[in-house]
Amino acid sequence: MQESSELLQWYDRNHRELPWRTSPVRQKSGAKPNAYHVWLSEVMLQQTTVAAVKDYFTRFIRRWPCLEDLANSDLDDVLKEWAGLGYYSRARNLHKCAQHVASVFSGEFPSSEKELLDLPGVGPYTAAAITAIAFNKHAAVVDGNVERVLSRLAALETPLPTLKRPVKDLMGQLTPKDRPGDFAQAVMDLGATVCTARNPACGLCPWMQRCQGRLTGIHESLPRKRPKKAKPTRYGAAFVIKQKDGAVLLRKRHAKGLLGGMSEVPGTDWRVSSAAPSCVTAQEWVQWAGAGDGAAKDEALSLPFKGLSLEMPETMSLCAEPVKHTFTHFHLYLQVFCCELEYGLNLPENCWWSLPNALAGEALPTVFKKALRAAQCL
DNA sequence: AAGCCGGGGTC
DNA sequence: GACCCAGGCTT
Repeated sequence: MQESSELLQWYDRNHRELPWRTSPVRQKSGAKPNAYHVWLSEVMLQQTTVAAVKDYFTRFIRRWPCLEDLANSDLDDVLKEWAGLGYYSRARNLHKCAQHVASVFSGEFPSSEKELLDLPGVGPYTAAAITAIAFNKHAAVVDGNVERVLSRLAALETPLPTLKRPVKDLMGQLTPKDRPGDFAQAVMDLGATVCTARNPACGLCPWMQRCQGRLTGIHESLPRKRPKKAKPTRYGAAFVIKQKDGAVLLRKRHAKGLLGGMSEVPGTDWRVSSAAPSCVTAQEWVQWAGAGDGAAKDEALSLPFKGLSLEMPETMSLCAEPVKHTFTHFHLYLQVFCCELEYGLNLPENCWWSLPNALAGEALPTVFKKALRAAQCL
């Protein structure tokens, strides 16, 4: 196939050295990709850019050099290393997958797309990527970059998500038997650096001459997609409770759902509202947030400190501006309060004191790091 | 098929 | 500051 060799030549000329890649040159002299590295990088790269992943990948490999090391690790340590990377269910599935491969497959990843698809956290994209990149077997690798590049190349005007099927078919036809892994990475690199969503650098594209989208002038509007829903705004309060030694009270979140299994500072629920509530004191925030759903009303006053023998301290005071943070499907305004507390509080199982030098290493999602910065603890 | 899951980049 | 990006799991 003419077009695949054109792109592979471009890839060889523009190859990016990345910590998880085995370059075409090294493969030619017999080096085999490391399936553990390929799998880890592909999971990290789900919905995440190369720039954001690089340092996380290096730290993971340094700490857990092989799959068995990761399988034998504590989930809490994995969540700490993952903190800040987002989509935390990936970290939980990563740990589960490592244990599964270690026990069921003796630590060796299966090399068929079908078996890979059964692993936790491995979907159609990742299964195909591991098959092609780690094992050099034919597979149609389709991620967002591939959807964009191929929908433009063939001027496919079918909107997402229906577009997925024709793109998968086309990718299967274009992928060469010879270097399926390099070809998949070439298309994805092209999408990330040349055939970008906005202002594509068509002049640098090895496929410019045969790009049907560009020929007809519709390339920048591809791929077509459904209009997206507006995000609601939620409001809530977070409470930074400190001791004299600077230790901050942290709590472990529920294992599933939003920021599942991660750590947090205690706080109210985050309640949807069309306008900011006119709350001033911490007590007012607790009442307002607790009034959100009728069932929890009775518990409203104790909600932020559930399980703790603690009333809302008189000294709980506002710190600076509210923290703003945007999640996948809502905006959040988080009012941060702080206070200092005497020693001797009885803590339940899911709470602990984190000293200043330990705080940065906790499994804290970005929103709570912002809150701790607002309270000048980080 | 549609909703649930972060964080970073661009303009 | 508004908007864009987009893989796996769950329902």
